[in-house]
Order: sequence, then C-alpha cells, then structure tokens
Amino acid sequence: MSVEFTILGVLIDSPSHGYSIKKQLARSYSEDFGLNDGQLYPALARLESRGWISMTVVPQKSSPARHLYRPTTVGRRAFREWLRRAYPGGRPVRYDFLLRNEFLQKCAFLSQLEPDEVGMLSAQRLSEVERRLSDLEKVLEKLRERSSDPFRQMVVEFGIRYQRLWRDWLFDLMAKNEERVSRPGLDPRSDEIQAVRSNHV
Amino acid sequence: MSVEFTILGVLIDSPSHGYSIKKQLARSYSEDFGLNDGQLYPALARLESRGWISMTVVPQKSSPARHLYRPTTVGRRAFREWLRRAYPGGRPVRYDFLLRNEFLQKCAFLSQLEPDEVGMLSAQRLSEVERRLSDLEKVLEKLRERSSDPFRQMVVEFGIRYQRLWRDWLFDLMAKNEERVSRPGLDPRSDEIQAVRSNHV
DNA sequence: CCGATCATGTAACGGGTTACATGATTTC
DNA sequence: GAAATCATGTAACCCGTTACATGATCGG
Repeated sequence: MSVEFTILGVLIDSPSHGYSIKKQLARSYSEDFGLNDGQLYPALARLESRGWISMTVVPQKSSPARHLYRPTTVGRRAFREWLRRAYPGGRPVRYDFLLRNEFLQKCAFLSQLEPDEVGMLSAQRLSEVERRLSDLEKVLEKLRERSSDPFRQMVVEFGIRYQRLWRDWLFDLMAKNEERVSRPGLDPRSDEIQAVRSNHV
Repeated sequence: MSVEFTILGVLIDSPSHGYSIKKQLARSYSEDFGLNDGQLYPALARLESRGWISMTVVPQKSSPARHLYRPTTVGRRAFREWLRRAYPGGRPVRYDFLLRNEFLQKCAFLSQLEPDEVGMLSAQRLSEVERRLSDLEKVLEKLRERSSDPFRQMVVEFGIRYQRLWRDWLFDLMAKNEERVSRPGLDPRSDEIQAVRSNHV
C-alpha cells in the first residue's frame, strides 16, 4: 500500500509515465530516493487494475513509447480518503527507528568490538551522513528558489534535521567510545561473559 | 537477514528461548519493539538450519516446554563478521527517512487538505510522538539504573532524540499551517491545478 | 469464569530488493 | 567505441505483517 499512494499523489499532481515519476521523486527528495523498477512498474499495474489510474500509450519518435498514466475519479477519491485518514486509534506504528537501520542494530552489540573498530565504523557512517546532509541541503535550496509547496519543503527539512541528529549522535557515540579507551577495565568480551554467567530469562 | 542478527546477538549475550527473546527486546527498547511471532519463530528456525544456533528442549512443569537456543561457534563467528562488516563502498542504504513513515509520505500532499484537517492530523501524530518519548525516557532511566551497556543506552538515546526531532518538526509544521490560514490566497487545490496546467514530465 | 501470561508455531498475503532482459539514442 | 539516458518490464527471493491455532496455569 505504501509507495502506491505516493505514486498516485504524483500522478494527481500531473499525469506522467513511469520513468518520469522516478525522476520527479529523485528531484524533489534527493537521488537516494531510489524508487526501483521492480517496485514502480508493478505498483502502476496494481493501481491500474484497481481502477485508480488509467493508461494511454504515447508513441515517441526515437525512444520507446511512454505509458502515460492519469488518475481516475475513483483514484482521486481514494487518495483523498487516505490523506485524511487518521491512524486507527490503537495501532502502534511499529518501531520507526532502530529497525531497518543496520547501524543502530549493530550499535547494541558494539561493546563486543575493539574501540578502534568501533571508531572506524562510526567514522564511516558519519561520512555517509554528511554526504547526505549536503545533498539534502542543496535539494532544499532548489525547492526554495522554485518556491515550491511549503509542505514538500518541510519533508526535506525533516530529512536534513534527521541527518543532523545522526551527526550529533555519532559524535557522542565516538566520545563514549573514547572514554572506553582511556578507562580500560573492561575488555571487549566482558559483557558477554557477565550475561552468560548471570542467567537466562 | 536483518532481524536475524539482532536475535543472534541476544542469544550470544545469553542463550534463551523464543518467548524470552521477545521479552528482552521489549525490555531494552520499549514495548513498541514488537517482534512478532510470525517473524521470531521462523527466524529461529532459519538460524538453526544454517547451523548458527542449536536447540535443546527444556521441559517445564506446568507450561509448554521451552526451546532453548545456543549460538554455535560458526554462529558466533558469523555474528562478529557482520558486526565488523562495513557497508560495501557504494551501496546507498536507501532512504532511511520518509519511506516507511506514513505521516511524512502524506506530508508531501498536505496542501490538498483544509488547514484544520492538517491541524488535526498533526495534533494526532504529535500526541503519539509524546507518548513514545515518555516511554523511551522511562526505558533509558531504567537502563541507567542498571548501568547497562553504554552502547545500548545510546540506542535508546537515539530513539529519544528522534522523537524530539519529530516533536519540534511537528510544531514547525503546525506553524506553517497556521500561516496558511492567516494568508488565505491559495485554496487547497490550487497546486494541483497549476501542476496539471503546467505540463507532464 | 475471564483474561492475562507463558509458550509454541503455521498460513496467507503483500511488498521491497536485486538481478535479468531489451533496445534505441545521445554524449564524451 | 563506451557509457549514460530514456523507457519498459519480469522473476526470484526474502522478509514483515496479520491472523489463526493450541493449550496450560494463575490471579482476580
């Protein structure tokens, strides 16, 4: 269900073909928003079979024909319902941090590694974060120049703040890791031993 | 692959049975880390069939027998390799914000709704965020009392900062939304019309 | 007696990821 | 001549989610 609505939304903004949807998303949210083909084309097919969009073939001279998709009335209605729909009361919206992020997953077990190994992993992650941060900052600037939809700007703004959160947090992590070096005491595996000794359950 | 390593890591800390793994994770990361049964038990089976863990049945008086899992030597080695493994150079680590989060997905299209509808959705999301924030703060406090692994504390710390990011960002979003009320000008659908008029591609 | 807790799983479905397959045109 | 861009898709695999299925004990 998830990516489908984004695609539908883009089509409501302006009818277009698969390849162009990809481009639009990359342009508004950074290249890393890589909507892959194996997701895009089947999603379009599903939307069509559900009657939410309809397709016309537009032949091109000197390049494969485009499949131009347009939202139907039913599709527009479904989209608006989705937009308005609040999350039904109790539903927890599962862990939206931690999972899906390998670094955080690893973090929980980092005391098993030597401090310098931890340092290397963190440094690597940091450089990735900074690359993304500058990407997104450029994207936001462009959106501002075009004075595009303020809510879309806010989405990118979120991304920027998210990268900054990572950056600051990584600095703190590295500091914690340094502390471990200066105060040795515990060798990397001591936690494990303690835990095993302590019990199960 | 993803949850499997977390499970394996927990088993390396201390051998235990499925149900207890669930509990441990809930305890260290908040109840919202709901590792569901349909994920947990098959994952254990896969880990076993791969030879990374081994199982012994431990009968209980007055409750179903426990299946106690222990990491094997191969399993420990695989885990350490995973821990140490840096993300192979180029791999982009797809969009880790925006997707998987319905609210952000919706945000991109929020100008299609009336300001008060946007207000309601944001307020709802905000209350969810605050609930989580206080949950996680309690978790962190407990971890500190037990003076548990500093890296695990950092994971929860990340979660807290993440919720705070959401909170602050939602305030800004609500402010932007208010601005829209005071300066009417654009009716909710004007963007759509502009876009359609402007062109496709 | 009811609901929570302990304890195990399976089945069906949907969706994301990667890789494969094709082929013309444009740019360096 | 090679690589990128435009343009479409399919197939296989893995994984996550939800719901179903079972059953005993314990506390209120």
